[in-house]
Parts: sequence; structure tokens; C-alpha cells
Amino acid sequence: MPELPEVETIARILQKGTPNQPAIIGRHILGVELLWERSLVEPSPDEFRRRLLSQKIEKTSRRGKFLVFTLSSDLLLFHLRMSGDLMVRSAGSLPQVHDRLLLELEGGLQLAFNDARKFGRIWLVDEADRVVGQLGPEPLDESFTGDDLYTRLQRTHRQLKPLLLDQVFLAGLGNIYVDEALNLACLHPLTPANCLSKRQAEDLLKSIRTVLRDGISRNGASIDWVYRGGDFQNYFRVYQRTGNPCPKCGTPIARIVVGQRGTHYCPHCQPASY
DNA sequence: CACGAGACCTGTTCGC
DNA sequence: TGCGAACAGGTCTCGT
Repeated sequence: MPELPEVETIARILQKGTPNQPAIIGRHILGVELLWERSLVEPSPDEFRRRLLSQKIEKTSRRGKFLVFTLSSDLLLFHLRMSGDLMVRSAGSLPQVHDRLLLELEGGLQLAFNDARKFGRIWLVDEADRVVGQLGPEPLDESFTGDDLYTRLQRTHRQLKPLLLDQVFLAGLGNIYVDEALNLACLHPLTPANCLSKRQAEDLLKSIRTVLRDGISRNGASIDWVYRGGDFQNYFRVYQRTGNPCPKCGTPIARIVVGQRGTHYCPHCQPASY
């Protein structure tokens, strides 16, 4: 589930809580159970346990697709990759299948990192830049403009689909939201970046922001067995809708493979014009 | 620099 | 029904 809107949803839930789930902010970490050591990038498992104990969770936020926990004296970062999820449970809950890290929190709560495919990663660092320093701009940051995107697009002839998936070019987009944004912007996924006009670049940024904001407002998308309660999957225009009608023109959605990723687009609204 | 293939993993769905 | 193939919201590394 984890692209920008899904990670943002998780960060907000942890920060603010929900009607039936308390926030975890302000609570000390009383216990650390690392169930799959390879999820941890740094430091060593021993140091990880030692340093986490008794730190307080001050804040939860997001950078790109990374979840960032600001602790009393360190930063705890998660990347959910394909199947990772973070959830709050009651203290003493039995570990579930695929749990990789359990943090016992003050106030009878447990924070669980669950990750079926084991692709997710965890860092505990005193400085975030070593982990997220290479990330590109935040697409929802208002200081990032259509002009800025145009300038960056002009610098390369890479195809739009793989380029927008590149977190160094732009942070936070994944397979779903790139396909959705390109459809909204009426751009073919294989278009070379430096073929876009300034107007098209501005439209593309607007489309990216629209799909991201729609995703966030619906609490993200929930697919398969990874479920968080979001329902943006019911509003996909093209993603995983191969053969179904394009919402704008009714043409059947096509599927191609680009950079080993399934890619969905409307052959009529997004013609190859390059 | 840009691209493609392979690796890392487990689970579900598809096709015969 | 069964079984292998294909596919899945991501990213890294290596070879060309």
C-alpha cells in the first residue's frame, strides 16, 4: 500500500489517533522486540534495542515514502516498500504472522511493524539526511512550482513513467499514482521528459497534486490483503483497470510493461505523440 | 547516462 | 482439483 498518500495517512493516524485509536505521541518506548533482524538497516540490533529504550515519541511525519518518528534524541525511520504496515494494538497482543518489530509503549499500547514480503526497512539515526538526503522535492510542497518541474524535465530524455517513479527526481510517487497522474494529464507514459512544453509540465504537476490529494482525502488505497481502511482504489481511473473503459472517453484501458512495472493508460486520451 | 535484468520475499490469482 | 506461472503499492545492484 505504501505510496505518498498511504504513508501520509499512517503518519497522521499515529500522530493524531482516530476515534477508536489513541495517538502514540508523547509516549515512552518501554520494550523492543525485533523479530526479523534483516528489516533493520542500522544500527546493530543490540544498539537498536539499547538506544530505543526509554526514548519518547515526539512526533510522526513523512518524507517521500518514508515514515519518520522523531524521538527524544534520535530519528526512527521506516520504509514500508511493498507490503509493510504500521499499526497500534493493545499491549500484550499476541504477535501476528509477519510481524517484524514490536514496540511496547507507555499507556498499554503496542506499535507493530508488519511486513509479509520482508522488503521494508528500519533505520535509527541521529541525523535523517543519511537516509532521506537524496530524495527529490515533495510534490505537495507549494514552493515547488510547475516551472521547477519543467526545468527538471528539460534536463533528461528519460521516459515519464520510470522518471516519475525515481525518488531522486520527485519524492513519493509510486506505480498507482504515476499511472493516475499521467492519465489525468493526458500524457503517454513513454514520452521523453524533455519533449514536454512548459504548459504540459505545469499541467502534469497539477495532475500529480490532484491524484495525491484525492488519495490522501480517501485515506489512501487498500488492495489485496494489505488493508488500512482507505478506499481510493474505488476511484482509480486506469490503475489495474485493463480493458475497462477510460472514465473520460470510454476507450478500453491498455496495459504495457515499462521498466518491469505494469503500466496502465488510455490509448485515446494519452496518445504517443513523440 | 540510460536502460534492462536479476535480486530481495511472500502471498494471491490466473490459465491450462 | 491441482500446479506452475504471473503478478503485486519498491528499490538496489550489476552489466551493457
